[in-house]
Amino acid sequence: MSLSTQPYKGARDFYPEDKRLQKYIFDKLRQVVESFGYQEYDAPILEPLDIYLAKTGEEIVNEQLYSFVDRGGRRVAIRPEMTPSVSRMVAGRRQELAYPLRWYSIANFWRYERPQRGRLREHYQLNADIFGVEGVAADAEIIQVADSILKSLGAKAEMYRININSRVAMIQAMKEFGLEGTELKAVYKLVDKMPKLTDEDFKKVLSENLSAEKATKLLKYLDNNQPPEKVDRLLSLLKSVGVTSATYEPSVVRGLEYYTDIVFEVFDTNPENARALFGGGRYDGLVGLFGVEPLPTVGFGMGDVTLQNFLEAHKLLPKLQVETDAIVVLIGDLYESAQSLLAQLRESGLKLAVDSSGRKLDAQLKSADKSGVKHVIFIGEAELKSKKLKLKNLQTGDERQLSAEELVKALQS
RNA sequence: GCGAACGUAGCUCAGUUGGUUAGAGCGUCUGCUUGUGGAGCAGAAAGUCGUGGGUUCAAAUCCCAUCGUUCGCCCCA
Repeated sequence: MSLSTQPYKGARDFYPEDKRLQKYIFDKLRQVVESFGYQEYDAPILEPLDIYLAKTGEEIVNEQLYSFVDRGGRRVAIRPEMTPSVSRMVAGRRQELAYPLRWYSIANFWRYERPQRGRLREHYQLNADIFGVEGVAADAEIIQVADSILKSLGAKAEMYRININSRVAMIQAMKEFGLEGTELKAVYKLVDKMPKLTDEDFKKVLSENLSAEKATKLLKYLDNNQPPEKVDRLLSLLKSVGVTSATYEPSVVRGLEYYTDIVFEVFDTNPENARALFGGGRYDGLVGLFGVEPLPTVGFGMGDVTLQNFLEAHKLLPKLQVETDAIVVLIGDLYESAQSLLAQLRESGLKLAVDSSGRKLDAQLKSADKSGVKHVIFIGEAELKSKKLKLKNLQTGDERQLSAEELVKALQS
């Protein structure tokens, strides 16, 4: 019985070509987020189970958490998201940190899911958060950052839509309709589902759960395109910084319980990938759970799986070159005598792999070609003597005799 | 957790109403001689037909279970 070569269900292997793509994407994320002054942090992949019990969605905790009891009897969970961890960290230094605090991380998370398109058991996520700003300017910045990321990856404004809502405004409206407590929670879920249902189906579901009077009022509220005041201010702020994809959408509520006011969700407008890409919002109550003075916070999380689906759907993924500059092909038994020359070239910044197989020249060339590396450097007796190396471009077939300095220049340009 | 489709060489797939030693293309490897790859020619390796049961004289083909993949639902990223 042989072992399987497949990775664990819902998890991915990153072969070099996959890792290259991931690196490309993560580098873009870092670049944008750092240009707004966010600082990178990280946290352990394991957390005490408790930090998820209070505010993470019920379903996530009960059915999707990877958890176990450690040898010391502690209940431990593999993190399903970053927000509780970062809240814990900020709370731990609540008094000493400088606000507004801008932090980000790119980390992996686990949820026990049934894998399908856009959703796996392990995914990577960018988290960016602002701590300590109550006003809507922080909400606007978070959305602006998300928008800038998409644009830096080549997306155009019409490729996605940013739907924004205010939970506070919504709850207030609901209360006016006489909706409270469990009924309110139920309505949340229904509203969240609205975009997936036809108007008729939605009305039907609504009437099953609410009195006719309440249902009518709710429908009217959801139909209203007039954003509440806070959303209105947010939208005009966004407009002023060039974010044109944002709109008011009263059906956006998001599943996580810790969101307290503004929530947003980014949708792909491509009909082939019509889905929520990622989202975020304000969660003013979470830091305070750790026994310190509460801290207003907004942030968002952007998952790599949905992001990559989005980029694929819009043909925004670049073809990436292998990192290695050249493969050195040795002609004859020169492995030792070539080393000092190779060391010199590497010191000048070249990324060089040596074919140390001792195979015939054509076999070495074939492998070099297959590896995807663009150049080959031939080193034989003649080259070592004359100190002129032969550089070959495998794509064009061009060959040039160059000194070490010229070679470095040629490969670095 | 629920529902559906699929699972044959490394990859993409073919395999007739169950019937001899299971096929193709691409890829891989070897050679076409000794300092030049991508093309060509010649040849080779490679599959207990996802796994385990069952039905049958006979199973890749039918049935059941299980694992995996994919797509929905739930939920969410």
